[in-house]
Amino acid sequence: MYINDPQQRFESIVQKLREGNYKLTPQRLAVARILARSEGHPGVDAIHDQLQEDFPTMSLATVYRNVMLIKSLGEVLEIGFPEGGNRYDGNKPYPHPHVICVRCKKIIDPELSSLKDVTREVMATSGFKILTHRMDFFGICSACQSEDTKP
Amino acid sequence: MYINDPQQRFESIVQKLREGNYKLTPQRLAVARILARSEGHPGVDAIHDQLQEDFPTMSLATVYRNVMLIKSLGEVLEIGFPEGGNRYDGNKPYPHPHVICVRCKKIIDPELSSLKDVTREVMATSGFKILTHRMDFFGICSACQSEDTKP
DNA sequence: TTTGCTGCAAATAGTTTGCAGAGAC
DNA sequence: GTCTCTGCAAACTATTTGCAGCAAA
Repeated sequence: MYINDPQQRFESIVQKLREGNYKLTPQRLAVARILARSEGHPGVDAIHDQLQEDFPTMSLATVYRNVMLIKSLGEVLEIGFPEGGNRYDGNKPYPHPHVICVRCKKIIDPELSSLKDVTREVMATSGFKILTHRMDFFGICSACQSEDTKP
Repeated sequence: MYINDPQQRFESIVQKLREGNYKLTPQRLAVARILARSEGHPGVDAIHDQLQEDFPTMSLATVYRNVMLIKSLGEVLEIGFPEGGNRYDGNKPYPHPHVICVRCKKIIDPELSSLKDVTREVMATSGFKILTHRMDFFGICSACQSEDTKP
């Protein structure tokens, strides 16, 4: 559940952009800032919504382009769903487990001490060179569970 | 890596269809038969292709509708990818880990003895009522690795 | 000044839906 | 005979792309 320092993450993204000779436009920096925090693991729509106040004319295409760019720099983790509507985590841009509420769509990052063992076992038994993984648990969060008990 | 008996799986799907008072059309049964085997964890396209010989006029829409129907009966597991193009497993329709080659798209089902511990730990620490999960490892299979060493 | 970026609108890909006729039961 | 299912084509949704003007360096 540890959260990385958003300011630090933001600077790390900016540095990667500089290294790649990408221009630091206000829109790009704004997307980077939101990804660095990644509050609630936002999707493209959510990012676009958050930017409407500061950049009323900003287009969805620009959000897509910048999220993809920053993803290509390895600075954001994409969380995909079969139903579509990917969500992103630029605060912890490395593979890690998620617990997702299917009711309210909340996503939390649990700390799992037993995780290392699984990864190690996959490496050892599959013969694959493992590059990345995803480990997502779907269920009902405690808040939504208590909703159910109300009339 | 255990594989369930396709014939048995097929009958199980048919029974669920009967229980739901769904009609047993030839197209529906053909989709069920392919899902029961689920050789290579096929996507909708692959299923449609396999059916072209026996049902040349069969539409993609019908494949989608029947896969979704059988999924709603809990008889097929959907494996989703951010890039789109979900794939299905009606042979082992319960959550289980996958190891996926990003090069040749092959999917294998490893046996992981350490898996139970993780699930248990998530249940215990998150406060969620866990309904399902996915655990997919992405990498390069041994065959594709040896491709790389050739000139 | 140069080159890459943005906004807009159109294109694309995967999936879903409305409808009329066909077919399971 | 009834009611669901199928095939077709159109609709939809999320995402990507072409292009002309704009702006970072």
